[in-house]
Amino acid sequence: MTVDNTPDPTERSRWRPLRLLQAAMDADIARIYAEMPVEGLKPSFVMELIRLHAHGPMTITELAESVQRTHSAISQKVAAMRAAGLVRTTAGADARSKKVTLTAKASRVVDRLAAEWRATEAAIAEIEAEIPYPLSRVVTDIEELLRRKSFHDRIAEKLAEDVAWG
Amino acid sequence: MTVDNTPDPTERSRWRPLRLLQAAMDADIARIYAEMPVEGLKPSFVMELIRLHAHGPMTITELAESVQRTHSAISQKVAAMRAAGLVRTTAGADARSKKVTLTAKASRVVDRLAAEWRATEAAIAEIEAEIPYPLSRVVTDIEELLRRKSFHDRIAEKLAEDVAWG
DNA sequence: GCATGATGTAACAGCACTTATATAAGTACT
DNA sequence: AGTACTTATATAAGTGCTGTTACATCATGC
Repeated sequence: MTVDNTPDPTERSRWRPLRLLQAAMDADIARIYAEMPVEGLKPSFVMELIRLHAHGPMTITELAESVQRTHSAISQKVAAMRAAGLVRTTAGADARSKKVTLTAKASRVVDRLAAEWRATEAAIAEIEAEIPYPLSRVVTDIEELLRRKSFHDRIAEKLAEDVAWG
Repeated sequence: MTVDNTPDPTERSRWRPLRLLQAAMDADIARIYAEMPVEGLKPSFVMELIRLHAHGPMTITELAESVQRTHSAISQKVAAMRAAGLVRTTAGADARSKKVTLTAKASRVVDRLAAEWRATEAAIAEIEAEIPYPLSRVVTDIEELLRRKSFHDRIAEKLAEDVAWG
């Protein structure tokens, strides 16, 4: 028997606990950023703000490439961040492009945001050190297995066994 | 030094690989269901359909409790599933409530959906068996740590250290 | 003066909800 | 039977997020 045949396979799942853990941890991360008393700061802005701080002003296109999004998506996000008073766009050397720059308001908090990001990483590192086998190693272990045979193919294989024998 | 102080902490992350792995695996799961040639079947319907099959007809409220959603959300999902020809609603003993029942179309595929669900679980079980320390144990290990001190508090603590010493 | 590059923007799409209101049916009390 | 309440469901509208596609605008370099 390779598979369980209880009537409702959706009740117990090996997959959901990880989803729930991830969601709970994401919520805690979001809370950390939400606790910053900066009007208009959304958690989804944090990565871009830190990047702009670290790399200096970037154009829309550069920022889009940096975070792997289309220029359109970033143009819209920049517009939202501008509306929140977090960035300013100024003409670059080339008047076609615009440099996106942090405002004073954003500059005042971006160090703190970066510190929060590092603290989050440090908290994860701490957790990893306290368990017998770190999560990151499990992730790379699984990635290695899936490189050899994709998850999709593994499911399809199990399904074939189940249908054939069940 | 408890934290890294490189200028851009967002470039390397211990957290993102897990997110990406999870997203990739979710996409593969979705693909499995998407490959079923049933018009109108959405991956988000699968759990409800399997549950209805296993438990027999349920009212909107029962189904909502079963999947931990509001009755309104389920009412809308049931309407969508009905539009897709997957369920039928019939008056129950009490004319206020409606029993949600699988149609013949859904009945023809629900065994396969349950088999796919089990195959997914089996594929995860297989992966877990092939790595030195199973993911599910890492998850319970982390849950245990977080019960003792929440992730939020851990981040806040790291942050305090960083601000104090950095 | 025309192709190319950078950006802006409108419109739409999809998901997965919530909130508030509506409707109908049952139940309890008098 | 009438009134008031509760229960069950439906539905409209809105929220929040994250995007995509298609088109428009304007600058530049040749």
